[in-house]
Order: sequence, then structure tokens, then C-alpha cells
Amino acid sequence: MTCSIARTLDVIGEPWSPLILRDIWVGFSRFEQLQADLGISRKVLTERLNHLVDRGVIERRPYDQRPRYEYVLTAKGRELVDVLMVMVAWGDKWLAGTAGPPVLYRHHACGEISHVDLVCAHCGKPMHADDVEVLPGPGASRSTA
Amino acid sequence: MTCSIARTLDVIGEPWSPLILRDIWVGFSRFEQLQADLGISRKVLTERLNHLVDRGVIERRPYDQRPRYEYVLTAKGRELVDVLMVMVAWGDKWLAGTAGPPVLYRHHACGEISHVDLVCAHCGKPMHADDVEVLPGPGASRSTA
DNA sequence: ACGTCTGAGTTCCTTGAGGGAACCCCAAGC
DNA sequence: GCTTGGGGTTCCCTCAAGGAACTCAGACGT
Repeated sequence: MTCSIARTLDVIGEPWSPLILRDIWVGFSRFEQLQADLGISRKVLTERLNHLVDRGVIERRPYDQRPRYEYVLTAKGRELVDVLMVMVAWGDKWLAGTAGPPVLYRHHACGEISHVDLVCAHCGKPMHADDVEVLPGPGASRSTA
Repeated sequence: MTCSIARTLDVIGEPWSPLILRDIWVGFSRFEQLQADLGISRKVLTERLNHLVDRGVIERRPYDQRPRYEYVLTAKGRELVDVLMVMVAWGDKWLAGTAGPPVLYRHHACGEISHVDLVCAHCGKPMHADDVEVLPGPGASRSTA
């Protein structure tokens, strides 16, 4: 489908993929760690990891003489974490409940506990759902995308 | 699971939900429009719409004397579109191919074709995967979240 | 009064993906 | 040479997605 959302979902749209990516992001890099932390079936974990490697968002690397491997984010994968960070911000705001957010994020640049906000890459002002007009682009083929 | 990503995925984690949300965002608000545009089965579309209504991200409204309904984003839903906008930015950058992005977004504030960028809500500087430190928060229960 | 059209779903059947548990391979270490 | 432990495969079984047909309710034309 000619839609960047659909294409992105082709990479992280399957049920477990975002959680796998998050775990790798925060440092769970080995197969057994991921399986234990997520409670995912080993079969599906294998499939998802292969898929993410195929799409170039993670890389499979040996870390021992023995056949031991770890998974690390590529540059493409690190940028995909942006999507997760926005999910965190939204989930913290709308779904955290009385206990408060389960995880906090300290921003290195300012040292404060914070969360992400969206701005226009061009002018730097806030950019949200109602702040844009949707137009067909060069790669468009059908009515929508 | 005590993880804001997992909780967000409970709302838009099922395969079609993000695409449904996108369609409603860009103005496809009726059942028949959504079904035709997405090619989703009517059964699953019904389930997804009900689920999104239950979670409070869209609202079902009659628009006629006859039993005709349209779906519109709530405030909660409009903020969830932030996630889609980041997916668009990432998909445009990494998956658009030679044809270029299928859809363009004009930012009302500056009038330019642009895309979103992530900044720290506290200090306004860029905030991405490597710019944060992850700490357990008040709502934490287990090792990770 | 009657058929019909249209939007908005339901129902039923069939297929494919996810869960679970067990099994396999290989290298080190004892 | 037997065990251990990480990193997967294989097999079966259930449940969710797809597809096509059916339903229902209110307007509208005649």
C-alpha cells in the first residue's frame, strides 16, 4: 500500500515487534532475555527477530567464540524508537492511572525527567494532528495514502 | 503489563487500528468509506471500531434521521495521531523509495511542507533514543516496563 | 401500500497465524 | 564423554482474520 504508515507497520506492525524493539533499546539484547522478559513464544520471537533484521532495524552479532548472538539497534532502528517514545508519552498521559508512569526518562541535555513533544522540523513550532493539511505527494498512486 | 508502550498497543496494537485511525484523521468517517478504502473485512472493521470507541479515542455519532453513523476523533484520539505522524516521518525517510513520499503535510503555522521532529517537552532540545536514561517510575512493578 | 435502495452492521465457514511444550545443535567446562 | 546453557526448530492445537452472504431499519419513488 502506498502509505508511509502502512509501510512502517510492515516493519513494526506485528503484535510483538514494538515490544521487542523496546527491550533491545533498554538493553535486553539476547534471545533468552527477550523470551523471558516478554513471555513470547520462542517460535514467534525467532520470526520477529529475523523480520526486524531483514528490514534493517536491528543487527545480529556474535558476542562469544561459542555460537552466541546479541541483537542491537541500527541507525534506522534507533530512529524508529521515536515512535516508541511518542507511544510512551501518550500512554503515560492517558493510561497511567493513579500509580503514575511505570518508567521515567531523564533527558541528558537538560537533566530533567521529561517526555517528548512534536514540533515542525522546518519552523520548530508545535505540530500535531490539527496543525497540518494533507496533500498528495510525488509517490501517490490512489485517492489516499 | 506495566509498560506504557504495551498499554498504548492495547489501544492501537491490533493490525488494522492505526490505519483506521489514519483514515478517520484524514476524513474517512463512515463505515462504508473505511471498508472500501482499507479493504478490511466488515467483521473486523466492526470489532476495531467498537474497540477504539471503548478506549475513548473515537466517538460514534449519528449524522442522519436514519440509522447512519460517523466516527470522529476525540481529544484523546487526536493526540494519538502523534504516533502516526512519527510513523509517517520515519516511513518517508527510510521506506519511500525513488517515487518519494506518497503524501505531503503542510504545516499551518509556517505554511511549509514539513514533517515532525521530537524535542524534550521540558527544554525544547532534540530528544531521541540515545538522549535519554531510563529509570523506574512510581507505577513500576517489575524489572522493566 | 409496496417494492427497493442504502448504510451499517451480523453470521457462518474456512484458512492462517500465535501459543506451548518438547526436541535439537554446538561449544566449553568438568 | 557427559553435562550445561544459549539459541534456536518442530509439532500440534486453538483462536483470530478473511470473504461472502444475510439482516435490519428508515427514506423514497410510484
